[in-house]
Amino acid sequence: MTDDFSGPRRRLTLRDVSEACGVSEMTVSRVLRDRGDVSAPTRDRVLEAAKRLGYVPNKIAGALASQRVNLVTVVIPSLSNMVFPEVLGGISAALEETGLQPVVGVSHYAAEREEAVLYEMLSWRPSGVILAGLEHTEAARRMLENAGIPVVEIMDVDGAAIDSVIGISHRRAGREMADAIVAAGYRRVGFLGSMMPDDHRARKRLEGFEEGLAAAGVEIAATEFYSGGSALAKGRQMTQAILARDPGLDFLYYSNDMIGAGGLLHCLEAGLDVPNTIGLAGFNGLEILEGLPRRLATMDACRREIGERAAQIVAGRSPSGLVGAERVELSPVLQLGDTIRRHGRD
Amino acid sequence: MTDDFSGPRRRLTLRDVSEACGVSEMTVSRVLRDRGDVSAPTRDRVLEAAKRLGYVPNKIAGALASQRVNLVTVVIPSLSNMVFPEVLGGISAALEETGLQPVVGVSHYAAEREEAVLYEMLSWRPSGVILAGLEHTEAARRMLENAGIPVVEIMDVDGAAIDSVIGISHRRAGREMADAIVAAGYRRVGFLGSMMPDDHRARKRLEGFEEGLAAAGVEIAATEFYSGGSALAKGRQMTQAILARDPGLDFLYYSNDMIGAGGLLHCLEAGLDVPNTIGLAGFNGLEILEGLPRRLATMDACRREIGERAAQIVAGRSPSGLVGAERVELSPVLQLGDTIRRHGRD
DNA sequence: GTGAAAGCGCTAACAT
DNA sequence: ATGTTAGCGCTTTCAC
Repeated sequence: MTDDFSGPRRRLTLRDVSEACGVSEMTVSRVLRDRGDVSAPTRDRVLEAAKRLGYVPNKIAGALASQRVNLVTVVIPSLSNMVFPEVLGGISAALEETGLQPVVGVSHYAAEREEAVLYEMLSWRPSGVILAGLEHTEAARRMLENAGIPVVEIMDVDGAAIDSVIGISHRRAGREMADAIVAAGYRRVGFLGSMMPDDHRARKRLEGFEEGLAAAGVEIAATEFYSGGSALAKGRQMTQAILARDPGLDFLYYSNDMIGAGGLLHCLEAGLDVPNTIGLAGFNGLEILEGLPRRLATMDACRREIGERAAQIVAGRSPSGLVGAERVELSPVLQLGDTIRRHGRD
Repeated sequence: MTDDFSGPRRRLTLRDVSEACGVSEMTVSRVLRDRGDVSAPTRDRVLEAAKRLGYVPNKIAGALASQRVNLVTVVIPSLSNMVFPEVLGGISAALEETGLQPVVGVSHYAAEREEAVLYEMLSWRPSGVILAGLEHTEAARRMLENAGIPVVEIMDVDGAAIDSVIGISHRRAGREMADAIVAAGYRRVGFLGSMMPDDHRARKRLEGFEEGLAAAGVEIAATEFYSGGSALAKGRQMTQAILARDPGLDFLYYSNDMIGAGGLLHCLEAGLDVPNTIGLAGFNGLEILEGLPRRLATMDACRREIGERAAQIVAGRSPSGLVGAERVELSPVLQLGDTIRRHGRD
């Protein structure tokens, strides 16, 4: 053997396949993309040669020539909050049969970071963008407006959209939870959440919640915030802390199910009578709640459906048949579970 | 106003910026990439024009011309198993300062799907590939070998690698857990896992576990498998089921922490004496364990470190200073927690 | 320090 | 049914 480096030094091109099977580059291209009429024998020869050589097409060149890119940019705040992987699941599923591929970027709940990620991703000229929330930097909004592609803002509908929106009203979600709590007769209500000034959806839920309480003349009696660490453990600690400070609380509203689950575990261990002495509720409808000792009251954020429908809009297959900007508000259903009592005090 | 459509109909090109500021395309390109010497005044004019127009460079053209792509392909089995988002976190963090960007694909634990995803992603000519596990289709292996870029297989070291590997030995992890269980005096051991023939790491842990037990003359007394649904709830149900079938079991080994957590909740509610009557262990070292009533015994899979180091290898910044293929086996530490008793029966 | 020409690997559009 | 030509928007290379 005279040459140990006889393997592919240079990545193969169409030309290599073309030469290997004696068919023009153009025809090879047609076969590989399954476009135009190619005779069966030619087609077979091309396919055989491409496979034998291990040819992988260069989408960069293809995209530049065709001005088409089968990529959909998805920008979400986080991957460790299970909510977003679930949205992604919906997006992937809906994109499956369309030939479009999601490409994910993460903003870590920071608008500046989101802008940077968007800039980076838009420079690959994707066919569409799906991003969480309605709050973006001015520059990001301009970029998206000028991109000339479908833009779908997801999860939240409380605000002005760039193009299409699909989500729920977190303000309403908070308000409805407050209504249910008041109706059940709870009066000394605590709120526990994460310390994330840029989690606009959590903020809106809190605002709606306060509105709802206010309508019944109730005010939040105590609050507790956390950052970092295991949400389940934090939920426990915060609950212990808030109850130590204010033992008179008869309801705890958590900004997400994970800390709510921690709170539930704490209350049960502390021997508190849930939901009679104290009621609890979270938000999201996370799967994990199903394995808990009691079903925590919650409100489903419709994550999967939001992902699916956003993808359909980008793919131009929205069931609505609309082509222009769509605006869809989903209505999350309150699930009382076992942690809100079923009748008021009266 | 005579023209409502005066906005950018066509995406801006270098030429547009060039014309807007009276500087050649070439110089504009230099400024935007921060390469080569450009006088300060020229640079400012270019930057100003680019910003004013809202120019976003076309990376497709750039990549084609320069033959360089700052993308790193990452293929993982799933996003809903929290393990993988954590690996991703490590990868992103390590790639942060390198100018490289991770692009994620999901295989759903199916080798065929992995092959398809790889083909799709390799056609964008990334600078490197990180993928989970050592088991791939023949075609996938060939593609990776021929790609001429760094390939890092992660999570598992039990098998033959294509290029670099970084992970733990799941076989060893299983064996060490078995040793600890036997040493603690448990003898009637049950195994509970997911029904995923293609989860090779879980399979290897089980094999190593059986080996370890066998060395002490112990055999697995009962098994229980699940698929789909909430892992926490499934863990509960499976535990109840396996104990109903075989009440004599004194230890339950779960293939992951989530079902283990469910099992723990079940045992505590059932009033079983953990860890004396029955011991429990999971696998992964998930954060969620911190909030549970007891600390479940587990073994950390070093997810974050694996991600970080894989990224360093791809970026050519491995602390080892090596340039060729690396092979790194991390050693997970057994954490007994509160669910394995501390001394044997003797 | 700046510009002009060539070409990256593919596909659209037009032959044949 | 197959081939030819031009060019996608950039960067490389070389000239000035």
